[in-house]
Amino acid sequence: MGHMARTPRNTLSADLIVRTALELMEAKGTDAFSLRGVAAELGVGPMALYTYFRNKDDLYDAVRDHLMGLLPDVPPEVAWPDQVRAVCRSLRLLMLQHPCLAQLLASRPLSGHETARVAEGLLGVLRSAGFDAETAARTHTTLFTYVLGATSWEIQMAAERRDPEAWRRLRATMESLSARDFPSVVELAPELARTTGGDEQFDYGLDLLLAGLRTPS
Amino acid sequence: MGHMARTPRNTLSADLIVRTALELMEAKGTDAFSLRGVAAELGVGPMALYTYFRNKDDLYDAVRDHLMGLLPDVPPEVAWPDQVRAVCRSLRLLMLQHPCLAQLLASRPLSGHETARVAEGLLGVLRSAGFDAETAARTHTTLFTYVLGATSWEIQMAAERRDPEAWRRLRATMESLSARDFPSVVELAPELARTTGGDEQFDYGLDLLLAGLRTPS
DNA sequence: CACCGTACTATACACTGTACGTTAGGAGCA
DNA sequence: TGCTCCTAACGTACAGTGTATAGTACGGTG
Repeated sequence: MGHMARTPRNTLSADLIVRTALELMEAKGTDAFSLRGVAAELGVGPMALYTYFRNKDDLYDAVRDHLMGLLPDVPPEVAWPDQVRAVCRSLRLLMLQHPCLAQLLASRPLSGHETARVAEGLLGVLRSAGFDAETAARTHTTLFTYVLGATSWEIQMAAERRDPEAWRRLRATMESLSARDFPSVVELAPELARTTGGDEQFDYGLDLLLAGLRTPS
Repeated sequence: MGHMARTPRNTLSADLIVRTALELMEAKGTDAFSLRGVAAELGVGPMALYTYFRNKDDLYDAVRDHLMGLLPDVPPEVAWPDQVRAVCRSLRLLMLQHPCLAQLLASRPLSGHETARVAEGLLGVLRSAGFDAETAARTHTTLFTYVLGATSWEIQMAAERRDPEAWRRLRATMESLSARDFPSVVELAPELARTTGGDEQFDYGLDLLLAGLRTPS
């Protein structure tokens, strides 16, 4: 072997690209993510990525499915409400650990095997618990959208608090509200700030949902 | 009047820009929206908008607050669970009517007087019903995030169904799942498709939440 | 009338996703 | 060994984005 080939081949792979994309999203924020950034990080031209992905959205889907693959399986040998709790909590934790997942779930349709695996887990729990097909489907959608909404909101508020400019503007808006026109908002401002996010807030809503579910048969 | 002034002044206003931006978002989709598009629609240079808004996000906030202003007040003289239902339903309907609102609520922090007005309505209902400060705040956040998550999902799935390419890919993914590995997903596919969105699905989750709420005192 | 602030324009920059056409490395076969 | 083909990666280019900066002309006020 005389000298290194200038353009080595087969150094890229879909998986390597996905992992690099994920790193960049978490390092620079989902918004600042770009295909050119990924390509540069890999020491490659922007168009090289198109060998593995049809477009940016296609890469987004792959990253989302990759993240969904990190979700643990449903714990067996536990009462079904606790199984439901475990699934919802681990999805929330994964979203908190990888904030980009919130945007990826909210802005793109579900697809991919890992995503289906997660749905399978929750649906299986509900079916085993004795819920009929329609109730299981409705409950699955309800739980999923609750986790999605609650955790997306939690992530956004946390980001808010980290940005001093945004935080200052929020406080300013708050203080511009007269106690006459907005008595409850003004009175409950400390509680609202305190109950934004956190395990207790998430579990509060989750338990509200579970309390409405009655074991069938 | 000799000839028309080439650059008439004071034809713009923050409100006019907001309404034009809203029109464009709904006509061409939230993603295709651009400041240059709004400026062109108004027959004005792109930089003219910066007289009224500090940047694109600032305009987004204004559009969001404008839309929130369309929400009706809480119906008085009704039992509080029905008041809660009314608030949640009208927020969902507004989001369905203006799909961009879903993205505006999910990607930007809350601010603005109209947004505060909506929070005031729901918080007031909960306080009047007798809930203590912390429970009212927690419940408010839970309800808001549920509506946000459920309706965002509903809107996205509806858009999905309208895009034939995306719809084909979803069906393909579905059919690639073996009934051995994904028994519940395969079995419940029709129910999942049928229960995605719609008034019944939304009310199902909302009633689940309300069922967990007990009237205090 | 002169002045000045402000509403708007013009130009420019850095950056995006990606369509198109080209090149070069490796594999299979004569 | 030499030829051919496939394809991974390249380079160039385009239309588009948000917005920083500097300039210009109008309207109201002295």
